[in-house]
Amino acid sequence: MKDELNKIFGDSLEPRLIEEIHKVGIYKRIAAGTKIIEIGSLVRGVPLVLTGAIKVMREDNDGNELLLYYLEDGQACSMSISGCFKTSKSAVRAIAERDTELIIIPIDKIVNWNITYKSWSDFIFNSYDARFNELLQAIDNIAFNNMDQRLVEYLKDKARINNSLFIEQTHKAIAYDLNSSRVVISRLLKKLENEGAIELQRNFIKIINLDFEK
DNA sequence: ACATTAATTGTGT
DNA sequence: ACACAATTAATGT
Repeated sequence: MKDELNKIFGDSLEPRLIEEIHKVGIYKRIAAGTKIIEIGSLVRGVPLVLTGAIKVMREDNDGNELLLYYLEDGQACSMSISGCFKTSKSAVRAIAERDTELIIIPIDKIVNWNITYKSWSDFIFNSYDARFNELLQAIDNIAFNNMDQRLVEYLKDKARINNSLFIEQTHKAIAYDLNSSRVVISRLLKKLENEGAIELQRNFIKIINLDFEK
């Protein structure tokens, strides 16, 4: 456990702080597909991702979902950070994309450590910055890219996150993540298959080559 | 092994 | 976007 912390955060956090994280952090193991936090629910701490990946998404008034970004190992959720400083309700939903190990830092420590540990405030600031940039990327993607490009990005992300060229996902589920319709996704996927970029089978997609530039 | 059903995917309008 | 066809997987008999 402590070795794991050192391996993942050893470069960015000072030893004394790691010691303390080890002491007060609550270790959790979460199975893929499990909901971690719901929109509107109370933020009770800042989760640090040790291994695995978490999918963060937003929902509109009609219940349409939209994938924002993934949290990977060594990262912290900025939503929960802001939750500790200001409002305590989550504006996003988070679901474990893979089996995930994380450690939750209790809410009262966050602010304290900011004063006590330089490396902690750096870490928090960097996390915030990284998440912000990911959000900008997501916005660019939605605003300026067509659905076919968004789909390619989605497949690439998915492959990277899961470390596999095989994506187990129905067209319907993809459409949900991209806030599109199943038919559109099916057609675009078919087109990609015809272009030789992917291979389609029921319930999963095999990626051949998505790195073509148009 | 076969029939039935449900879910997923494909296609035309 | 909608409707329907085709295909595949799951389940019961």
